[in-house]
Amino acid sequence: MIAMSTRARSANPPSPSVIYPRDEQDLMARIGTRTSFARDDEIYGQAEVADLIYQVVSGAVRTSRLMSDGRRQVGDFYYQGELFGMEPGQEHVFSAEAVADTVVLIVKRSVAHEASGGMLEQLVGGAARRELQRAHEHVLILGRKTACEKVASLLMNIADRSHYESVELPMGRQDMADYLGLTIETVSRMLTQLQVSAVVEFAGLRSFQVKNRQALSLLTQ
Amino acid sequence: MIAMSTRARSANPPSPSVIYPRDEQDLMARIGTRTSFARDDEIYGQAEVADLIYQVVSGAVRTSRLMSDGRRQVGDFYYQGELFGMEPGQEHVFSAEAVADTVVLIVKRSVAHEASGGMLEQLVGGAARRELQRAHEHVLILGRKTACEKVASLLMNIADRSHYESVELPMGRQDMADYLGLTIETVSRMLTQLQVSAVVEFAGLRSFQVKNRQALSLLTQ
DNA sequence: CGCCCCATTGAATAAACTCAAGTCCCGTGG
DNA sequence: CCACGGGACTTGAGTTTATTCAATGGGGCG
Repeated sequence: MIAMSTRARSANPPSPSVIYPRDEQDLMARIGTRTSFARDDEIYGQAEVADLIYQVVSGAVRTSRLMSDGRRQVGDFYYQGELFGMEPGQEHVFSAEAVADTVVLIVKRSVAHEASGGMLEQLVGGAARRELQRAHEHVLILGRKTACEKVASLLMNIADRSHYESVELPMGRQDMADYLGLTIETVSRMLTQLQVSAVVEFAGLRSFQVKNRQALSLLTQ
Repeated sequence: MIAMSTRARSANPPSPSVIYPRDEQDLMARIGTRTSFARDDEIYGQAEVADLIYQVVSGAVRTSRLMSDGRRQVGDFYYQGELFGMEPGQEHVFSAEAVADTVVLIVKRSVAHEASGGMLEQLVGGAARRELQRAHEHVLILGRKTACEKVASLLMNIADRSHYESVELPMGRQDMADYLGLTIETVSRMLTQLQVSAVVEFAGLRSFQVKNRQALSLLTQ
């Protein structure tokens, strides 16, 4: 289950402390346990007790939910520096897996409560609020956007987090499809369409550049 | 904007304190301001500052979000006893309107903080967690369910809250459609289909009975 | 270099949407 | 109490969008 990490990668990108408050970084790094997961490893499972808090150090994570007949819905993607695993109930409704080789900091909620003097509670609270905001955005994407707008929204979202011209897509097409409520083929067609219309340009399957930001923004509605 | 309430209605159903902790009821009732809204009245608007907490006394409320071209997504419905209006950001992303004639208790967050001695924070925290849970459920409904399953899920959800055989549908077909990411015609067709297959039975447009709970449950996946 | 997996492309199908007409519920007024 | 009118809902036919199924293409790792 637990695999070797590609920790070397974390040397290149700018320090995540640029985006997230220093405290958050420090606290999790100080009291958290570093663990590595290989591509598609499960980090936690559906119906597991939700007592741990996680932070992505490198790589990316998806949460997902499986229906009895195999249909899958991806809840969200988590990137470098982001907290995940805080679910409202006692048990996880979603499972979490590593999208790519990933390193994660893990903190036991009950333990951390004392060790952090309540500071962790604040971090978790903030992350939970962001969580709700993103879920609401996701609802809009799923409920009222066309396939093209859905794909554009996801690309825009990822591009907005990137500090580089060239944007890395950590997830494969199936993950994108399951996040957007589409099939893999439709995602592929829309990506082609966006590239043909010179909105984005792909250099390989998992790396693209935004060529026309305004057009992309319009497509996200 | 502010209309007379149908307060008489509140004589019939069992006291909401059956479902919600007495404290919650008491606190909101003690420090809240009672306000009535007519059908389709706006309770708060998109981009308004989110400093107020609301509780439904009678009637029902929907939160919704409008896209620039008029497409609408309903975020959720709130029924008797439920809290709403707690959004993560400073400003509301959704607006809230009365689905039917509705009475609401309103509490100013900043004021309530002192008046309740922190108790309100707990209530809001709990409600926010439920909020996230429901948003996650909504994501699954929107992303991976068929039209029939979507409608079945909504009916089941509403039926589960009801204490009676006969279930009241507070919202119209358009609201259901905008919640489920469907058109009004598709909702109508699915309702007909569910009725023809003897899963539910409608007595008028806004009232139904579950005739085959197991079948309905299966359809919700 | 070659193989395998993932992604793309194409054609046919199915699901949900659009547009249009008809029906029913319900409140209003006679 | 019943007739009436209007808005909400239902139904139908044709269209669009996204899916399904199948075949082809290409990138990256051994």
